[in-house]
Amino acid sequence: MHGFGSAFLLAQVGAHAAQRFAERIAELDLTPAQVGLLRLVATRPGQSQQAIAAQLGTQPTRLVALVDGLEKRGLIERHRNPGDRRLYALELSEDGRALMSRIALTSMAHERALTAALTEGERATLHALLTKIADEQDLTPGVHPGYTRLKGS
Amino acid sequence: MHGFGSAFLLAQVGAHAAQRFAERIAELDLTPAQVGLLRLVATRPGQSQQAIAAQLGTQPTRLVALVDGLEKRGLIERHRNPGDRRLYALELSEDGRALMSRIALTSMAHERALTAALTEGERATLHALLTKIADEQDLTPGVHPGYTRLKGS
DNA sequence: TATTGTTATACTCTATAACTATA
DNA sequence: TATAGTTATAGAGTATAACAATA
Repeated sequence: MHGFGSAFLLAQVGAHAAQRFAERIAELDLTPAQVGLLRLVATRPGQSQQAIAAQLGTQPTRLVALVDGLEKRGLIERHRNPGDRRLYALELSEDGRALMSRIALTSMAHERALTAALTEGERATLHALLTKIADEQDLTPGVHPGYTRLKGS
Repeated sequence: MHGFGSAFLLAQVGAHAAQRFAERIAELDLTPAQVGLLRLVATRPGQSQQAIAAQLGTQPTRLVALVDGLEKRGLIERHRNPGDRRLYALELSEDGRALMSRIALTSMAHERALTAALTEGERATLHALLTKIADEQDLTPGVHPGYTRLKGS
């Protein structure tokens, strides 16, 4: 006798997942926004800050402090684009690449813990159903819609 | 070749669901926080503000402005508890009860739109899997974990 | 003295618009 | 003049602590 639909359950479980993930990566001194940026720079290196802002659906001004923090920690490097000296080309440093491995391990542990109640087959089913929904709802793969509202120094 | 796990998909689809729901109820001039409060008052009328705050996992001070707004619109009523005049007993007004019907319709439309990609059987499967996860993760039925971070005048 | 609800303060986060440097 | 990045300002939202009324 719960009476709550799948939409509410999705929002509830999804917020819980995001919260638990934030707690896990906090142990690496990272915020969700920082991880999102790191992932994007790792996947497509050399992009400008504005290009990245557009892909994340956030505003370019937000990236300044975000990149500043990761650059000071030696995780990201700002390379000037020789062709157009107005643009930066963002890339991961050696330490940044090493950190990505730790983030991957954290993500896998998070994944296992979150779906601990499911069997292997149920996990595959859930993944397939979520993918169907995400596809039909036109969600960009790898981009968290709530990115705008996630803090990150 | 997406490579994103169910945990990320859950967070992504969940945030999308919450966002779309917020847009729908905005047409009723309501915020997610206000709907959460209305639902709780409708389910268990007569509770004090502190009791409600505890159930929502938020702080009592936040409820003041929240209740103020709904009271001024004639949706919620503050009744003084005769036994202990420090406490209020929050209840829905006639208009408040009517509004709950409209919220229910909005929620159902939201539910259908969000799961439009799924068959009837797939919807039942998704609901069962999400319930399993929510139960194992000790999530309180009907309480959105991200309630703390939802605005509401 | 303890508790309910309220108010006040400071703090964080975001968004908008100006500014610089390059083109 | 147009664009990338930066900075500055104001606004919204939250949390903490103090306050008044009642017990």
